[in-house]
Amino acid sequence: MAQSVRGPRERMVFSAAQLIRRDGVAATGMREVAAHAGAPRGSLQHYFPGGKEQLVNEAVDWAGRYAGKRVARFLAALDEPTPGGLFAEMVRQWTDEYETAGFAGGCPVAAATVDCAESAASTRAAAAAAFAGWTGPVAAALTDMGVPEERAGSLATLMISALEGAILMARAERDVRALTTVARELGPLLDAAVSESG
Amino acid sequence: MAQSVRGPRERMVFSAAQLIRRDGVAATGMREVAAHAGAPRGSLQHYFPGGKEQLVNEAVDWAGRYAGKRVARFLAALDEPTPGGLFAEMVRQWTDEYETAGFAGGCPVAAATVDCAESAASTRAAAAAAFAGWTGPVAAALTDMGVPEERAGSLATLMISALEGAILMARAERDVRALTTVARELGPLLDAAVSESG
DNA sequence: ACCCGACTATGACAGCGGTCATAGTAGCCC
DNA sequence: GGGCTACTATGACCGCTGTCATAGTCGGGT
Repeated sequence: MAQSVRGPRERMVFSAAQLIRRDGVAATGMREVAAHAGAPRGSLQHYFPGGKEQLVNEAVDWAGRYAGKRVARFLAALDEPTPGGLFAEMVRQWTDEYETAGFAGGCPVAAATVDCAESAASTRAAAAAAFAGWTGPVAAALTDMGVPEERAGSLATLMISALEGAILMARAERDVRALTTVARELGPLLDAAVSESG
Repeated sequence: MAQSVRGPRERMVFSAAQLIRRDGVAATGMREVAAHAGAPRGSLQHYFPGGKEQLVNEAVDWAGRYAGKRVARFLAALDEPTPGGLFAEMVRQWTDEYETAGFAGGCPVAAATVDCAESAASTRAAAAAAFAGWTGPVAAALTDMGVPEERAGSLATLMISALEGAILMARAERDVRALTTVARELGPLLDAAVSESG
């Protein structure tokens, strides 16, 4: 995922994202984040004077940028890029994790949305930005593959919605079934959006 | 939603579901649930000797059954039932709520999954059961419409995944865009599953 | 030597969480 | 009335949370 030893600040943001992924925002303590990052507790108020909300926002931010960057990697892994292939790759990242590391973690952006959408306006905005920073590259990739621009954005939203929902179901069921199902059913529809225009 | 004045026990379960929907599981206090239900605090340990976990599980359970029952109502509202029409109706329940009541609440099952999947085994199981009790009726409705049985389950999973994900995005963005997009893009695919077999 | 900024180290505080303990009330059956 | 069950009413406890306050260390500049 991330490099081994960045600065303590970055490590704390990363640790926050990891813990939020697992337990949700409310159940993740500041002290716990510091401990997990191997960072001194005193650094919390130094690097994050805005308190927990700032830390959470940066973690969500980080996650959104990470997801956006991953899209480029997925594209590179496909020798014949197709929308369905990209989606399959996005799903595979999760099935791989769940099969090798267990179902401990979900999507940190989803967790932030569930826990903070109504209680912390800035975190809600950070989650929206994270979704946007993820949908954007996906939509751009689709247009590159020949999907008409006006549909690319819609399909990107559909892909991420289906993926997020399937992550939820998979985690509840402790089974990747929902993920593989969604990839299988959505693939043809996505690929059809290319040939329609070609 | 629910009748006006059921027993205090049921009211507490219902209130728990409402509060979990809004703030997540961890941020929802027992005292808060009792107050919201207009129930005495002492009744908590009387009706829910299993503590918060039991209360949360019953709330999730209730939500799952509620969602399952809604499917029948949606079908009744359609004079010509089609998969796409059913999905549009499922989505419309959320767009209606968000447009009239604001984006305060999400899906309680999603919230329970995010907050408890790793920390409370019984709640995770309750969430899985809730998803199953929701997917089942949807799949059954699809087969009734002429969708081949082996695809009905898959498509039901896809529908609920996409809906859950779109709920997340809509709440983060405070915009029903994701919901309407998903309904529009998925409708044709769902309807095609009928004509293929007919 | 002096200072200053960046960072670390603790300790305390006030609040809230779920839960336990204990006592009280209301109704009903015998 | 006695006794039983269902339910209600409080108060206390302990652990944990985020945050603040204060003091400390360390490294460079000059």
